[in-house]
Amino acid sequence: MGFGKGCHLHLIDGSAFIFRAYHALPPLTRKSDGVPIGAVSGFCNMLHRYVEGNTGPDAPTHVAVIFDKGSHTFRNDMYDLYKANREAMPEDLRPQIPLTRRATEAFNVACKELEGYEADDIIATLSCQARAAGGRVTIISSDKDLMQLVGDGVEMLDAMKNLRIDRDGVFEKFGVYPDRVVDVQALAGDSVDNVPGAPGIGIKTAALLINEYGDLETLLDRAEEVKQPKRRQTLVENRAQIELSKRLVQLDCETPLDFTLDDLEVKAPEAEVLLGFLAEMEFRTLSKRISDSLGVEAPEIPEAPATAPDLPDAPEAPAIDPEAYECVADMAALEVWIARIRERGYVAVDTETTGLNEMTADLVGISLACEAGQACYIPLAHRAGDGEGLFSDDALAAGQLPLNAVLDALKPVLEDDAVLKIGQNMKYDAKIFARYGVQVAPIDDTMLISYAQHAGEHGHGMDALAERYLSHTPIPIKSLLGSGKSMITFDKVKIADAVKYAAEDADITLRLWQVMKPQLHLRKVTTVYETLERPLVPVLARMEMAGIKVDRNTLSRMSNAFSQTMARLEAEIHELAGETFNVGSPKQLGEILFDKMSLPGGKRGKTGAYGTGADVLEDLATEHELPRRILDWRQVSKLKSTYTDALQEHINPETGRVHTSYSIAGANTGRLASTDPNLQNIPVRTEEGRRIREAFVADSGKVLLSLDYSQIELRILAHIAGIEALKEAFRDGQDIHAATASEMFNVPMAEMTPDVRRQAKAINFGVIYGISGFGLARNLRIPRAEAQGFIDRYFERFPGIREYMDDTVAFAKEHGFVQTLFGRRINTPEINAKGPHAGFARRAAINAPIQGTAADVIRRAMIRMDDAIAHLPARMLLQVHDELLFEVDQGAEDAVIKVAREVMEGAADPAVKLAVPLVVDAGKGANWAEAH
DNA sequence: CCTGTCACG
DNA sequence: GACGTACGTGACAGGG
Repeated sequence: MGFGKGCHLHLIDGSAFIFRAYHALPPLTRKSDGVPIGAVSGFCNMLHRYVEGNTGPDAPTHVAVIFDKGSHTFRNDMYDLYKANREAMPEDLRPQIPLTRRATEAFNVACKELEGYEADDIIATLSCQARAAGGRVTIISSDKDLMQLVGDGVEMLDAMKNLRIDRDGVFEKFGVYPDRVVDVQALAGDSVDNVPGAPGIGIKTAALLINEYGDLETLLDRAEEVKQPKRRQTLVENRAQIELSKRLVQLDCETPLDFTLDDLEVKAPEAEVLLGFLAEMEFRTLSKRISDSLGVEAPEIPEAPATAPDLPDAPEAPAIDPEAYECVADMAALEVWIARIRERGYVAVDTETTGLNEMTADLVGISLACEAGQACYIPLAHRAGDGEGLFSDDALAAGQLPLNAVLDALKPVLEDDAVLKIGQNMKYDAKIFARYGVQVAPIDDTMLISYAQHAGEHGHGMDALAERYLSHTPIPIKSLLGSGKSMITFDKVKIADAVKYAAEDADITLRLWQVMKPQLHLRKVTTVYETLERPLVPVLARMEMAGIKVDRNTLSRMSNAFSQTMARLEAEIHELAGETFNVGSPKQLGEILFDKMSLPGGKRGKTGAYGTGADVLEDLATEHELPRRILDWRQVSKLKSTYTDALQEHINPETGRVHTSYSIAGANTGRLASTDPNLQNIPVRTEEGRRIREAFVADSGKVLLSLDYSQIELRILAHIAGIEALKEAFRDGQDIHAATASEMFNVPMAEMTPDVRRQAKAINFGVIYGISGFGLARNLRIPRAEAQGFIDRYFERFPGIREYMDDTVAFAKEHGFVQTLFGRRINTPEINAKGPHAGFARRAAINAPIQGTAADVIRRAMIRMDDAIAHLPARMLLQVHDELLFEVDQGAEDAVIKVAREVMEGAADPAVKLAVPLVVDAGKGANWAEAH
């Protein structure tokens, strides 16, 4: 039947259905394999209830479920911040999206989407077409953005409240009829979609204005006539922004569709298809209900043995047996594995390579597992050997599939949204695959699953996890590669040995996932894992692969200069000491200073050696010339060995750039750690050290941007501990250390001296670290009693601090962990210990929520940043705890700063409403020294 | 492999 | 009552 007069079209907002289903249900997983399935279940129930209810005169003749597709739409081209403050889709929802499409098809309902358009636009276009053809339309959604479509036979239905919305319903909501809804929305804006609107004008005022002037254009043209000065001003000043807002909320009725209304005719579901799908999802109740109403036999859904139990007990799994693993050596066997994976919907993956550096290591083999005890290894690049340890340079060992053929076959699975790829430290494998043209997604990571639950309790490496959660000791890599000088690379391992080791890794990863993933929700860290851990993997992978350009000549010139300085200082030191010795040896130095020269203050540490740290030498510098020379020598030596020399070794010969690696699960507080090389401790505090940063340069035609949070930890402390005076100072944009000093010492801000401010600054930091009189005294080099006096006064003036400290420690003692504002859990197993450990654990517990919350904030910013700057010629290169470094095309600096700053300053929203503003400072330059 | 030292936030 | 203490990291050199 063609669509025309007398026809009734139902348009269902698919995304709304999915999100409602997702949030309405607990995180259910499919019994047989643990795949997340809650949203699909809810979706099917809602769809079923909808179909059942379609009887009588209002029943539709045509129906479609409309989905969003892709996160980038034409609205982002108009306004790059459109929907920028949206929370990222929960990672356990993502793999369910394709399943909801299949569910719709299983119900024999048309399922439509269009790349680059929102569902709302498709709904608008279809509504217009249906209206033009003389038919009726019901839009099943409660989204107010769709209300502009109501009227002339188009109505909305809020399925949840079973409430029909017609022209009068729209008037109730917006104070205007549907044809003026966009005008009101343009003025009022929308915080959910990040439509700016006119500041200070809400729906009420907007409707008032529109009704008075007729429409938005007239209002804006005659804005000068508006009586209220505030409103007049905001209308005049924000005209462009209001007009942009209107374009953003205006739905597109001309969406290019590749189907017609006739294609949407209502069809009865085919029992076999629908029940088959429900059986596959293991929805027993719904399957029974539907087969009853269709009058057919319900299919038997076998009660699968739970391999992914919801209980913390280890699953019944076969013993780990490396002899049982399969070596995949022909394409037919590979195809069998691919079919298995597709059937399962998930697979544990592990790569073997020639080294630990993902940027230079070559792929040697891939292992897979999708059921405990069943794993395979696909050798790809093992070298032919003579059996005596000699290897051919180019000949491959027999019995291996061609690498390209294997990657071509695996790529569709590894990139399939509906197949979850599980790994241990997936960032490593994802980067390796990326270098071979495969973008692995979506992923789960057992290392991060462990980290979210057990940070502070134990390590998260595979060996430690296997030991603890599977009571199994994996084959040590050393047994294959050896160690030290005679160590070999994995491509020289015999294939038979490699199969056992590599397949075991995949098997163990899969088993760990089965045991640990369901425990995330028991420890209430599912959201932490889904929003702060898992989505960070692709972000960091991209940053690491981008790397940063480092100028070798600059470094090498500095190295030479440092060599000369060191030689000169060394000669002076030997002269002053009266003998030659190894200046770099603290042991020899201690003996010279305290035994031979009998300088005061020699204290032996627990190993019996004298301490010669910078603080000790600093105190001695008044006594003798030698300690100052040593300090100078050490500074130069450090800069040379750790930076100007070592950094050159890290320049990748192919890219000319330095590629660090971030460990996500390294620091207990949620901070990242940078290794190989560590780019989070490049000197900045001294003038000489800062010059190292001149070697970190922008590529030609580009500029480096540095954006850093100002005082983020103190701001978070002010919020968490609820310190009114601090909060106020931050809200007023005051110099926080000066403000603290003023409050503590009763000095007016105008009369503040640098020294008083410096002391207040030390106390502020001390508080964050779990202050002690001793520590503060040492830091400020003042008597301990005086330091304690400062602390007492601080607590007196800011009483919330003491309360926060006591509450935090009490919480830790009771629960064994502390938490950040975003729910990150940092375990404190030592908190109830006796002895010297106790103090450390206490201070760490006080510091962790503050440092950890700051770490969460910047993680959130980084995760959102990729999308936010996707349309700008910019990429994120480095993170240094409170700083993000970007490389951007010349000319785009200001645009990127604007967007990136907005993302960073708003990173806590909407999950946490901070009582203090987050402020981001920005700089730019040809190198890192200039940008910072 | 451990310890001391020092670079960063 | 004494003891030892600022929080979180990683890299390098020396020395067993």
